[in-house]
Amino acid sequence: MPKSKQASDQTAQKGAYHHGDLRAALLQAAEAELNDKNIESLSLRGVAKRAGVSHAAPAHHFGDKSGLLTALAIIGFQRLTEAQTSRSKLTGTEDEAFVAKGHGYVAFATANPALFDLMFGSQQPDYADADLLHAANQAIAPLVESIAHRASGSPFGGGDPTHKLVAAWALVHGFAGLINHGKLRWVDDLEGGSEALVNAVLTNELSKR
Amino acid sequence: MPKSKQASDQTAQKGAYHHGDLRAALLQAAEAELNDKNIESLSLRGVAKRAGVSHAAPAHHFGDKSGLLTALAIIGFQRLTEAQTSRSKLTGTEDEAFVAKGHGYVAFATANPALFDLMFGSQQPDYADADLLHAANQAIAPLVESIAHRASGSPFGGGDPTHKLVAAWALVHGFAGLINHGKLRWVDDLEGGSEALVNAVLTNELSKR
DNA sequence: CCGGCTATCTTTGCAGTGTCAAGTTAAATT
DNA sequence: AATTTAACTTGACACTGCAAAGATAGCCGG
Repeated sequence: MPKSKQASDQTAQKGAYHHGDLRAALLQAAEAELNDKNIESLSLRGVAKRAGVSHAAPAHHFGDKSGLLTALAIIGFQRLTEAQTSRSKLTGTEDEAFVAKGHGYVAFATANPALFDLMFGSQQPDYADADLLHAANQAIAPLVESIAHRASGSPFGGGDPTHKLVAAWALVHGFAGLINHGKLRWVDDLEGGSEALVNAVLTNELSKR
Repeated sequence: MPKSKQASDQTAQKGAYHHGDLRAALLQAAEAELNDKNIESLSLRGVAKRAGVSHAAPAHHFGDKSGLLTALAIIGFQRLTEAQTSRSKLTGTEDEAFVAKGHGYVAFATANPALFDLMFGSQQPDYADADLLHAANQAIAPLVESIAHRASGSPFGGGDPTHKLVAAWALVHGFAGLINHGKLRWVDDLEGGSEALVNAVLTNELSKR
């Protein structure tokens, strides 16, 4: 019983031979599998089974497991970029935009813990891949831009921009990682507290009270 | 050719039957294997081979792979604790001790990247294990203590101690993670810069210039 | 000192994994 | 319509973690 093949052009996807668009379907299945399980127990054969194809089908589109995870990580970085910029656009001042990007970063990470782990905690994707490097670089561009635009007196403004960037990045990144790996379970009202915390840190109000 | 069995009491280790102290030897082999490879490609059979025993030998001491990694993670957390306290003891003021703990945290993480990943980025250890939970809690005790002792006007002093703790922890943790996973390779003089960066952030000087 | 006892370790077997090689199907091309 | 070629399947191999059963050797009560 062959699959219907109506899907060749529904979203202008590239390959649409036997399956419809197996490449996209595999990526979707991989992400679903990632959410059900986690990075460490995700199997290529499980992804293939979920997509309804044979265990060797992914090889043709991605080469090997690393190839699939590289492609998935690229998508993840694109979404991380989007998560920051979309939030910052809703704001008014530069300060608000900066903080909004931080919130966007944390929100993406906690909403997609397994994908975030793949992007930042796994050595399985191929980080020599040019597309992946580009996507990863783009994902910190929003923070870079905000820091470049900050006035020299404001928090995270002035001084060495690299230092400021790394400090802000490390903060939201570490915060997200600690949450995702259960190290902050003892914190009361983590959801609400995280909002306040990121605000406080990125506006540098920790020492002001 | 049986192994010599002189080792039964050299460090008051527990089991010393056929091997000498296989439990400790396996943990040592596991850490070595972890440094050669990484968390994701570490195999129980490889650890056993490295220790010179059959592939099923670890099961008797640790139950399964998760058990071995749990034991190894406990050791890691103990060393992380030590890395912070030993550094802070060399300092004078409370402020210096606080910053020294932060440096100790980052130094441990970057000196033992694979072990650090096991402790904070893997779901293979059993975090329901009471000993592991205890060891993990101890590892943040140094920061907790410093924050509790800080004067209300100084950086990371006053206000909600939980917020301060999480902020400081997230910062050093995120910084270490970004370094270990190669996200800061573009930063010039990362070694020297990290010293200055952690200093700047933990003393809250980011907005002062 | 010796026969059982038990903890320690080995051997064997099984299901699952990633990857390669060869085969099969069906769309595209001429 | 025949041929080429991309897309997928099947089968095999080495490796993995794990369970069960067997072998080894230190211990202990007679």
